[in-house]
Amino acid sequence: MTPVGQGLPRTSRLLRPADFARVYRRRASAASGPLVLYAAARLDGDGDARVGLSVSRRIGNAVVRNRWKRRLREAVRMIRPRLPAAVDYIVVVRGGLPPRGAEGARQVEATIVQLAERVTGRPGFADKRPASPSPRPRRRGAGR
RNA sequence: GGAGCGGAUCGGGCGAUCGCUGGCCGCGGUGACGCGGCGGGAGGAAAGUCCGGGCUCCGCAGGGCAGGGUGGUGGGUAACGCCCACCGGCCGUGAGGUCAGGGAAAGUGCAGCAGAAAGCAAACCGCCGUCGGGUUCGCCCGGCGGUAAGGGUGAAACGGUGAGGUAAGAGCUCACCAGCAGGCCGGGUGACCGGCCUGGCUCGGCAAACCCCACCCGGAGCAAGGCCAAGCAGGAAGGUGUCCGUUCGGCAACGAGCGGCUCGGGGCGGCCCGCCCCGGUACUCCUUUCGGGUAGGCUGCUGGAGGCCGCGGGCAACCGCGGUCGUAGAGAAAUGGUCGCCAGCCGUCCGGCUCCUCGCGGGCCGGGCGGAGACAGAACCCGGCUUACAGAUCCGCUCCAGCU
RNA sequence: UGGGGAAUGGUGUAAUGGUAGCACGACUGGCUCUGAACCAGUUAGUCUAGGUUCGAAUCCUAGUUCCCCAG
Repeated sequence: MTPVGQGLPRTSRLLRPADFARVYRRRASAASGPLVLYAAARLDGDGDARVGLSVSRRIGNAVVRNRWKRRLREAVRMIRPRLPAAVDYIVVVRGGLPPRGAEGARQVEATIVQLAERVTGRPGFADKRPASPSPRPRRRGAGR
């Protein structure tokens, strides 16, 4: 039967562009198969793990993209207590169709947990600064 | 029984459990919010964004030109490029299907190659006449003229058959047929149909080529638009009458109001007309260009040309009246995950029945095993069109064969 | 979500409705002791499906793919 997990309220998810930009700028990622996982420590330093999803239009039509997001939300709902806390994650889909059935669901869950442990276990991950402080792109025009 | 045509409907069902979302009620909390309960939560195409409308803003939405669209007729509709009925052409034995289906005797233009000639007609071969020369007396060569019956080319060559006629021929003449133009009569709201008479004998194709004619169209789009919060330096550069009349205030300089003329800037989708706004000298208002900031929240946001049933009108599309139902509102974007049972589909195997053109053929029923479960996800809302789609059901009709 | 644009050999690009060219590339041969350069030849295309037309890359309709813009 279904293992009892917990809910996935919106407060435990990354929804705003600013949050996404912060995690991407940390440039800490790991990849396996169709998934890429980005991670960055939360600014307040405590609280649960939060997760954002990114499924681009290149993956497929709206039905395929929705299938991926539902599969990923369900996986995150099940495994969120097992993820390192006080960290924001982003799961990016690289391509392909989502694995189907209970077998596929367990596969996705295992992949996410494994990637999260790999990223957060690296030395120096706890630093708040971006790993390689690349200069922000200049917006100003060439001259006045 | 076989082959086929047209139309309509559905597009899995039930249950358990864990979640997401917004509505109502209750409790807690200053509040953001949290907890509990109840009842909701994707489609026939939600898709493509090809048309048409509603709605919102562009201060108002006027005329002409330009531009775009539509194109048999009559209806339906809020409107349409949609739908219905009818007319005409083409296809099919038929049920039916299909057509951007106005104008080529308003004008301009196009037709490669082939062919003598591609649109005012025209003579390459051929046929005929005549003149001159030659001759093996069959005829041959050359000049001039007549001729569209025959040849071959092409998508297309100025009507078809027969008779008369002629040197040879030809609508040159005649009869019938096809086609064109004009007139009259009858039917139909009309497209058009039927008939009669006359004419000249023929006057081609392409307008999804320019164009002409008739009708229609202002532009953008819910990221429209409105409100709040936060933030950015009350940013930089440029722009235009020192007009006239009059009233009031003032000693005056001058200031304010009204009217007129003209000028400048800007706006009304492009241009013109026309209209409107601002400007009378200004660091402050207006306006143009450049630059800077924001990426948060609320609203618009779901009840509408709405669905179903009945009655009436209409061939129909559709319309009217009455009753009844309550039916998604997310916001990086919910409507899902797992499991069980049933129904249906495909493949294969087994058993039974049945039809024969007897072939491990087709159909029906039952069972075992395995597999698949389509196309596709609301984003302001409707009416259409187009495209995609596993499978299932129903209705009407046609042709062929057999039996009664 | 809304709006706009494009598609021609492997690549970049031409073509008043009348045989689809050009350059680079690839392949083959020649020249050379070998290679490059050079010379000759070959390969291969109008995004797809219908329609208009005697004839369509071009005109019309529907679809596919890609690109750009917008609070």
